[in-house]
Amino acid sequence: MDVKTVCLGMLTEGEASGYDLKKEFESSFSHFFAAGYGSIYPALASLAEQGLVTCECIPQTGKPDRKVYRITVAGRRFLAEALENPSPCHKLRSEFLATLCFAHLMKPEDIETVLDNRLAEIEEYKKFFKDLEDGDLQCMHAGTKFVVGFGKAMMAATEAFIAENRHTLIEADDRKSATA
Amino acid sequence: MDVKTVCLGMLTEGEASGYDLKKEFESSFSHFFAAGYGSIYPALASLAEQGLVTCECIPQTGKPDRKVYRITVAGRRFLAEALENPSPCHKLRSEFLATLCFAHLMKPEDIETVLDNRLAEIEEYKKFFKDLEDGDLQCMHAGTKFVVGFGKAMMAATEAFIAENRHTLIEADDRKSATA
DNA sequence: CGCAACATGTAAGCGGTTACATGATTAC
DNA sequence: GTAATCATGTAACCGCTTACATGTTGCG
Repeated sequence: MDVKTVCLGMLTEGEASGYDLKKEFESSFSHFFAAGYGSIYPALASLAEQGLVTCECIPQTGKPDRKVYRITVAGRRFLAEALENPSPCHKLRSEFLATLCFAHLMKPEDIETVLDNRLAEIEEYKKFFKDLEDGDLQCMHAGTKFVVGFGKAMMAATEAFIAENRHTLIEADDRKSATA
Repeated sequence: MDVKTVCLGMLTEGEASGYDLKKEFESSFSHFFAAGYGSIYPALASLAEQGLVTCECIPQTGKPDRKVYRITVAGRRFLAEALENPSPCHKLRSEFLATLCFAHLMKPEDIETVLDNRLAEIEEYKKFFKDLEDGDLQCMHAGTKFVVGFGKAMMAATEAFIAENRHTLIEADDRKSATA
């Protein structure tokens, strides 16, 4: 499941341009699947070449032609097969956690900053999820609702964990040497 | 914070070979930072070239020389600076969630399989965290404990969320057409 | 007046994954 | 006997990120 396949999936909701898909990546997908123009545009070109989508060029004045993509029957078939993967991966890459592994080498105020910045990011996500749900809850698919709910649950769990455990990083005996 | 920096951090715990570090990546780091030999060996070579670690070759019979790396003073300085990043990133890449976004295009039994496989992976992580804690809780740094606790909290939250919400994916009205 | 939104794309580069190459020892 | 553990490394590849290139319209 790469950027190409996700684009294909998004196109099952209706026609869209690369620009439109980027916005989709920035909204409901932002917390678990990032993609920039540099991935999206080549992905769409490649999908078109494989016949999985069609492309209609709509001339515009002043702007580059708007290219509207639509999924084809072959595209739906391809997507269905991709969705049959029984164990799609779920991978975290966290420099945040890696940093905290070495908290005993950090200044206490730096630890606090790292923690507070993470909490601030979570706060933004929470707002953002709220907006999503306020917006078009009823027109969201069950899958999208599930995924947004999942994001909310993770953010809540993270917040709670940090609140309950941040003191262990600051008060730790192992800051200079084992005092045990 | 790339593989190189994490290796450097691991070496603050004492000397180690690339092989040793790989085991470390597979244990306490496995749930948030993956690295294979193809990343680790070049990383160590590069660190040595920069003078951030020293390398001692220990000849062995039958096996390639064991190369033992130790962090240098310059290495500690470099690491300290890297740890000053106030907003280390925390990025999820989930084909699991991407797949479920398109649950309405999947067969119910395939949805169940995807969910059950994820739960099985979580079960493994939980066992694995338990082993970690049983093993050497008292010799673990506060940071490592925090990070393992974080992993446990995420796994628990994920399990609970799936248990409470899986039915919404199967029973959804939007499977064929909106029945609303 | 300036910034944000609209709109597409390329090219270089980077970091990481995967596969390959080698081979002894030890435990089941 | 055969699988796992020990032990290191290279090379090709792949996907994604970042920076660059271009230009209008409309809002505050």
